[in-house]
Amino acid sequence: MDVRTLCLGILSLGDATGYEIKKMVAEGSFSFFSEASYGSIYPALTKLTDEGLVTCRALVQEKRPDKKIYSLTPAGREELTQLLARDPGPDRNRSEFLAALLFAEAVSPQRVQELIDDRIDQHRSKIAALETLLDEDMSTASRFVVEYGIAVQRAALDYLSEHRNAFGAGNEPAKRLETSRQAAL
Amino acid sequence: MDVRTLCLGILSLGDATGYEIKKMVAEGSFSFFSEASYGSIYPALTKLTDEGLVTCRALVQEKRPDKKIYSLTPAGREELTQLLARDPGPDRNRSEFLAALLFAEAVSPQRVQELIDDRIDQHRSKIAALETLLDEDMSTASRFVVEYGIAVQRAALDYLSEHRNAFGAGNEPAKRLETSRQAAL
DNA sequence: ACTTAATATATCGGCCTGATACTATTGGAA
DNA sequence: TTCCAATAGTATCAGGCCGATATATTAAGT
Repeated sequence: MDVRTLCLGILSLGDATGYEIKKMVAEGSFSFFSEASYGSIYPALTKLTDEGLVTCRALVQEKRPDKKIYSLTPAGREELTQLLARDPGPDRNRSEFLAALLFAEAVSPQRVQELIDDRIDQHRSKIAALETLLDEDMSTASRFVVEYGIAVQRAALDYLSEHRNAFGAGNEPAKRLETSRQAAL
Repeated sequence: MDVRTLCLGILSLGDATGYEIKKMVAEGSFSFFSEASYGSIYPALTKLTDEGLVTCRALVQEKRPDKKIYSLTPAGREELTQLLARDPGPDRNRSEFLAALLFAEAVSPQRVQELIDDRIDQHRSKIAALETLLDEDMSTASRFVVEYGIAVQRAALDYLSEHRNAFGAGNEPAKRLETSRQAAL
């Protein structure tokens, strides 16, 4: 999904600024399955405005930089409907971590062990962040997506926990395990 | 991970052509967590050759187009070790499917149901393909990565199977998003 | 007092995807 | 048997996108 469609979709849920859109894809329910940089969001919003699919109103603020609040137009909503009518492409999972493991012949067993334990911590943090989102009142769709994300993250976490010794590394887990337990709290 | 590093890593497992590298990331053990197009692979191999990190020997074939078989040099292996010494970045999951669900206000419930059921089928296919890979004699690292992929795919499949009726009722109309609520969306 | 984080918009080099071009063989369907 | 799709190969290019960077003010932490 290109950034253009992503912006259209987010604006279909309510008005927002470019900065807010970036925050939503980086930290909100979108963070599990989507990404977009300022370098693509701002040009996309400008182009969508030119095309009449969104409107922009400036909001002057005194103690903060001025905002540009974007709103979806009826034409934009129609365009979004057209775009979503097409079959979604396959999910894409990219992982430098798994790649590093596959090329682990060039990496020491100690380093591999460290990599896995770090990743376990990261999954715990991500799950905790997603569960925090669940506490709040949210739509059916948002809940579905966040719970999906938690389920997938937990599967990865469980697999790593159960196979962290698969690479035959020596066991010096004391320090790293403490770190892991801390993140779980 | 950029395509340059990916090529270096794959070549560290054995000599290969650009075409073979593409096949590995599209269908092999790499297919779960990595992707690369010809448009990035061929230029990367050319550049790596110029840098002395790989060598290239042409193989003339009679009944097939000529091949260019690339091999990692000692300098290339050293470069790969350096690149893998750095902490791997976070995993990135992109899903047009989940995005479409989040923007499902503009989509009929029937269509949502169809989307979910299609996705269930796709996960089943992907799991079957990964399990086929497992039949073959493979390294510890490859087995680890493929089993990881199966575990994650299965978690997604199970979640979708158990929640395929979650989108029964209609959705709420859109308004201006409250700033304090945006993180939840 | 000092420095980091947050708020906010914007640009740019360079990497990467998806489409396309070109050629030749093999296997299966009609 | 004839024809089409898939397989085997290398290669380029427009356009999309990321990551870094610039700019400027305020709040908060040390």
